Amino acid sequence: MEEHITARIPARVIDRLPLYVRVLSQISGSERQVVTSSELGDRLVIHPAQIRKDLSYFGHFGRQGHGYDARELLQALVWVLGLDRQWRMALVGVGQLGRAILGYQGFVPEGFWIVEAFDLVARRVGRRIGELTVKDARRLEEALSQNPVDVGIVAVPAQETPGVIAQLATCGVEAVLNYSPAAIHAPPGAHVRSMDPVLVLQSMTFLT
Amino acid sequence: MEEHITARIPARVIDRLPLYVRVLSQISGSERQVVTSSELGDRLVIHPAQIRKDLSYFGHFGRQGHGYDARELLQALVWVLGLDRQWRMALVGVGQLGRAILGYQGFVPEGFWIVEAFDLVARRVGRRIGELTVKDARRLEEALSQNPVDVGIVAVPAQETPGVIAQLATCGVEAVLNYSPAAIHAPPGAHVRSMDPVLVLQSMTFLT
DNA sequence: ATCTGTGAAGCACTTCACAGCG
DNA sequence: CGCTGTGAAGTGCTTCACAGAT
Repeated sequence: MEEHITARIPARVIDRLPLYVRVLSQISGSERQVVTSSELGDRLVIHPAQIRKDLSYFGHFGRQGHGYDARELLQALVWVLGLDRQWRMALVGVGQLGRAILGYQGFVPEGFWIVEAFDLVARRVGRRIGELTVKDARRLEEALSQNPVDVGIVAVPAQETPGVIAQLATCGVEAVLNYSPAAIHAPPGAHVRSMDPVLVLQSMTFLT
Repeated sequence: MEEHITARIPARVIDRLPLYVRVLSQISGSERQVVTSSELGDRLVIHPAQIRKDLSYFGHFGRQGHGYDARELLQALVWVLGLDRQWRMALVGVGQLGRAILGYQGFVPEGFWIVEAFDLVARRVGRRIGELTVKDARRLEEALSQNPVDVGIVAVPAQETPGVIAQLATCGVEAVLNYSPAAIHAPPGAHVRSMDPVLVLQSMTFLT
């Protein structure tokens, strides 16, 4: 478990690590203790050499002629990705989409908690949704200085999105998950990743 | 507007075309008629040469020293991507996530219609949601032969996902949008694209 | 003068192939 | 003998740079 990650790590490598974490937790839940790059590759449809090279950026986790200890490798990757802690998130936009995000069951088991909810629409401010009370997005800065978060989730209309992301950046939120159909200029130092099902469908239609 | 798309087109190019469509429809809605690759590039944070090369795979849409006619280019790309028709979709899985997908307002304006809904859980079969009656996923093949679709949307638990995708493939559904947190072996000839917010969050945590 | 279209160069990611080690 | 770790080769995508058109 190297503290010094020396070389620049390709973005694609980082994107694959969570996949490795996912299959390793399945495997280490079972009795199987040792796993090879080929087995992982079969499960994920990734070339085994790719997996070995990806892992080599972070340390020497395997035993030659043997494979990887599933639990040990899992722990190492969890540590690398910072998944051994809770991540606090703020949702901006509690329209239909935002409420579905609030209700999504997949975040909490992975350590991602929505701890604040905001909206720009006056009618929605003050409403209780589950454990949260919706706050005025114009006071986002104030609220997040009291109760800081690591991640912003944006579910506002496209035209509002750049402003909301800028506001989040001002509050020191460096990671944003954007659900709105807006092209994004990520502010310097911030990471914005967008989830847009329509874009995905529109590119699949070409292939069909 | 070339009918013959000769060269193999990089997947990344296809993924960018919907972005071009989106900004072009914004632009051609306004009075601006001419647009340059630099203007498009500024809006999307894409290098202008990238845009020109992407477009060159499909034809000669620009005028040298001038730029592109926004409306003309939009039409061409809409035609290339097949967005000038309706796409019929079947949703499999009407749990909390599936119901949110059914309620999502973003599909219909872009020509994507959910025309069938299925579930594996007996308790949910027969329920009416909006215009649709949930059908038994075990009879998917039967229902889709009556009422064929172009796209499948999968929102079932991870363990069910491979089976559902295989079933859809049997019914001739070549494009699948998968919302479940499952690693997918796309059946030969089928295109599966996954939307998994947790994977995105987990890779952003490395950067933070 | 300006902006397109495109070979060629550059860069980044993937896969090969094999030395090294258990 | 089997599987890892990794330079080197291969592949594919992006950007440059400039001829060509208006």
